[in-house]
Amino acid sequence: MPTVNITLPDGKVLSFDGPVTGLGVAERIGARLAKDALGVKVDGELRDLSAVIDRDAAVSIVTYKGRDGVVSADALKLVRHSAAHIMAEAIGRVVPGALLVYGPALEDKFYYDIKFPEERPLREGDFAKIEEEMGRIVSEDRKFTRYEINPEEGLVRLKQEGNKYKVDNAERAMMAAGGSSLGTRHSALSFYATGTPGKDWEDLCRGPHVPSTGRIGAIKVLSLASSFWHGDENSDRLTRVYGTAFATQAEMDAYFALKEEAAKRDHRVLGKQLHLFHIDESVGQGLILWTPNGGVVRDQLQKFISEELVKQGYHQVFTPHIGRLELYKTSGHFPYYKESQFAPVIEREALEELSKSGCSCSEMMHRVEGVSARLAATINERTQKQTITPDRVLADDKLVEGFMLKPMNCPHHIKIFASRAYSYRDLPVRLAEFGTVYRWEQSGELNGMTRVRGFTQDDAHLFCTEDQVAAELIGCLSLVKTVLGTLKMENYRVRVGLRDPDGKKYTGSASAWDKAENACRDAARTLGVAFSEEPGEAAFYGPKIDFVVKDVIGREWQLGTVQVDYQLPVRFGLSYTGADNKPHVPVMIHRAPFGSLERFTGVLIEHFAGAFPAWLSPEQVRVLPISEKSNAYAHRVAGELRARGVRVGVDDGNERVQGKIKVAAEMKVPYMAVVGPRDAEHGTVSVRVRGQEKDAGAMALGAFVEGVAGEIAGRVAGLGVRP
RNA sequence: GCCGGUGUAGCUCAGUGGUAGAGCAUCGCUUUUGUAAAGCGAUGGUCGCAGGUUCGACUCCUGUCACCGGCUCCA
Repeated sequence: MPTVNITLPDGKVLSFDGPVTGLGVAERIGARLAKDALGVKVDGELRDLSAVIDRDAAVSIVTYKGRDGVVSADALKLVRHSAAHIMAEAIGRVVPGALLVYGPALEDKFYYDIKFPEERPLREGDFAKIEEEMGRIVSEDRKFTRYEINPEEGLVRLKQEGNKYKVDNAERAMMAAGGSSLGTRHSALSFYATGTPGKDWEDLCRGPHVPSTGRIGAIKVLSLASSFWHGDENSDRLTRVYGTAFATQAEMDAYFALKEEAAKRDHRVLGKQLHLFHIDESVGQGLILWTPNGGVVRDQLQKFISEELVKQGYHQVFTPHIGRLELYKTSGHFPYYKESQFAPVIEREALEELSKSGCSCSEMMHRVEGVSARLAATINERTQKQTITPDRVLADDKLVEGFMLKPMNCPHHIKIFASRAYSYRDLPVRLAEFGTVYRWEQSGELNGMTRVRGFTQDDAHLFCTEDQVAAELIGCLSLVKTVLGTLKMENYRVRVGLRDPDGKKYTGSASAWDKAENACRDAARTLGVAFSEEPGEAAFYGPKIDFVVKDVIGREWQLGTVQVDYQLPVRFGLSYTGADNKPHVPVMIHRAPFGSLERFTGVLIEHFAGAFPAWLSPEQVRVLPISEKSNAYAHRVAGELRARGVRVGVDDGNERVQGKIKVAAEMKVPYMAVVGPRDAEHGTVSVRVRGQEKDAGAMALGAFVEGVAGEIAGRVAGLGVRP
């Protein structure tokens, strides 16, 4: 029998006289490890502890916590996938006739997609019963037992069970096995019994699993959702049951504590508490009303960004919220993106005429989407192909004119560029606008400020020569660096979207693409943060750079983007005069590095948990008189602060100072200035700094005013004013 | 859009077919206060909206609107 040499993570080699199981390896290392082991990793592949290793391999034993005390992601995967089986069995007992589909482990939970009988859907009211059943299965500590049967037999068996989903799973597994180098392992179908095959509950499953159900210390059903088979909305609708599991109850408690922590930072909750914004049914879903406090935050952000743009040579422009349909037919936004746009606004006269002539809805849409022969010819000539197909061309008297709520700012900015002649000496031209756009997001996708239907982008369009692209990209990224640095959101990464090597959909020459892609890479490097290259992620009109920030509790948020565009300048026939006195097509760069003010503010609220730095705070100082007797002095203090541009409030109500402090703390006001007769006499204020338990002490009013004003002017991230 | 949940006072939430409630906020009175809520009183609701069942509906049914969680990290 050939010797099997097992290399452990520390480099030590154990020799066995023949095939050995993962458990066997663990036992050789130590009894304690064998007891704690949940699974095994063989040459990097996660397997059952009972898996037989019959060749030399690098092996590590998977336990819940490694020596460093960190919970192993592999262990959680084993635990959660096993938990999915336990949940499925429990559900099967509670709701007979439910067909299992697919149940993987996720990052912090697991789910099982299940087809429930029409007459017996699963409800949240069933959770308690399911959890009771799961508890029973865990306490029975049944072994997860793997066995394999040949595909033909397996398929027959699955078909007998009448579960087309599992049959499909098996067929897919066989297909995958056919193309896999690991063919031997997949040439059979594997089943797992939660206990004894033939007697206990079984499921077609690739595995791996923990050794037995008792190894799952905590398991819970979380929620219900709907999903589609294979994620295809035209396919069967399934019910997705989410749950989570941990090896210990303490870990699960910690998980829910963290969830609660995140919930407290929820910008929708804080937005209400701190009166930052309001969404009103009668205005419309996904439409943000910025209330005065939120208005301050937005205004400060805009001012900050605007100042930086001036430094970078941008020009501020302003454009209306709507534009003629023809504009968007020229740009290609309509009707191409019509599903994600608000419906066009049709001119009244055209509408009346249509209704008089008895025009049907579909006919009307056709006439709204139609393009005049003149425009079609122009665009086809400019793009040198049949961009506008003949079926969209209509006689002028058939065309229905109208306007669109703008889904993008670029067409308006392009028209500003085109409104005068430029020479190469004038380039680059940088047009910036906090431009409000409207998009028809699906109602289920809407979410507070982070996913809305009307939003204001920190938008700009740069028109430059091909040679200037690289420098302009670097400029865009340096702005991001400055802004995120000032906000102390320095944990972010960028994604560089490149063209697919063999894609044909792209416009622009290959050499221009190479140049632009290299420029994107070079620009990303100048940031000094992690960046990834993602082939195939470019837009069809040019490469792009996306920004993703990580907030203080580790969640990632996709913000804005910088995109190089060869397409629109062509469609709009833009040109500048080159040194050769000939017309040249400029390259356009679209950039909205913070995405939208709505999303960015939402992310900021969560990042700071509502406790903004002083310069962003709606109320920067609140003056708290000890009693009515000190009200006059309190207002004098406030007056001096206000004169230096500080946003200050006075709580001169008939409450005790303890109460005033509590309320100001809840509103997360950065500084409180408590004033009583003593302060009035000495010209001081007693300072309280947000986040600190105690009174920081008294300081001269003048010094306090200057300290706060200076901190605000410097956009300092922390609260540094102290006596 | 789809599945499940939720919708009651400005906010947070009780209320399982028989006269709509609490705390906070607001307003008034008392207190004149030195560092995370002093006391008393008052105001405030078409119970999301529209139908239906019933002697009677916040409660049960149907529809509708909105919000929340989710809608593959591929056996």
